[in-house]
Amino acid sequence: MDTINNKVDGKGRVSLPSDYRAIVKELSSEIVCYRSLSLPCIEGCLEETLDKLASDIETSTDFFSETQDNLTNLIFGDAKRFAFDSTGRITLTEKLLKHAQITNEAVFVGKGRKFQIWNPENWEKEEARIRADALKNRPSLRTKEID
Amino acid sequence: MDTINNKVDGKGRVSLPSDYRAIVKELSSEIVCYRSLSLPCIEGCLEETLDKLASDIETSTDFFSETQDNLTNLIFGDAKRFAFDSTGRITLTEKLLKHAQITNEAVFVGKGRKFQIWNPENWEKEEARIRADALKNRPSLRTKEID
DNA sequence: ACAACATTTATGGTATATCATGGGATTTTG
DNA sequence: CAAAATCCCATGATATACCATAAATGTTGT
Repeated sequence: MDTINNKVDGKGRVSLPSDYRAIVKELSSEIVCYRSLSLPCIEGCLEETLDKLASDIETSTDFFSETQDNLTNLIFGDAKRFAFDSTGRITLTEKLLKHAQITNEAVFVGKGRKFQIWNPENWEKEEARIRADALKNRPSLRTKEID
Repeated sequence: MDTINNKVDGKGRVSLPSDYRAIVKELSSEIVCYRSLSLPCIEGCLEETLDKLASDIETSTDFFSETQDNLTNLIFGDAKRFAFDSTGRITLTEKLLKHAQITNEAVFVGKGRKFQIWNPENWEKEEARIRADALKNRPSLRTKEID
């Protein structure tokens, strides 16, 4: 949960927000990150979340499962484990930082079982887009009691 | 549940009304708050309410769905856990206070499974608006009240 | 009914622990 | 051996826990 802005130093080091860390630490000591398929951001989650995704798709009878299978392969090929050090930081790779256009600052955005890491300006725009979109679809949101 | 007016100090601390606290404490020791999507107020609920919503979304769309991505970003990106201290207070964030235009005082308004936190003046206007709206949409009520 | 007392609640202030972040030391790798 | 990646320590900032007072509410006894 939550959106948090942290600094990224010259080595690509960035603190995983403490709230995130607390949750991760209950289950593991590392996370998995990969380039988002559709957005200019980094996605992160626990390894077990990716594993679950893979098995879900394997057993799926969905007509489009072949497409999803390809997408899954893309993610697995890209994904890399990141352990956090004693002060709670991970060091992101050039490939990931470049994809998300991150230099000095990174915004962590909670997504429940996953999270995203954004360039601050890009996230600002994306958030505005999402909120506008959600307002347009407000009737369906209402039934789900978001607002 | 009635509406309760409490002070907000310089740190953003505010007492959760005792009635609210009693209900929350039966189930948890913390609440979740987020900016209302359409109104200038803060909304609060139990975490399980958001979790339920998230699982609803997960089962209704697939892992790669853009709609799901947007919704989960909107919900979990904005929401934050707030534990209350030994005296029953939570400390609201700048983002939330700014959205609701709250400075010194905050009004708690019960909404069943949720509640809202308002700037007192804004709530006064909103309540008037709601009452006027109710009358307009129920002419039959009006005639009965006149008689 | 009223007074005296007790308990819960709200609020202000201060101390403490935690977190984010910079710099440097140490290890690994090619 | 050089370059890079990883680990460890120091510090300032921030948030959290703790204590102390004040107000409101509730309770008891006469």
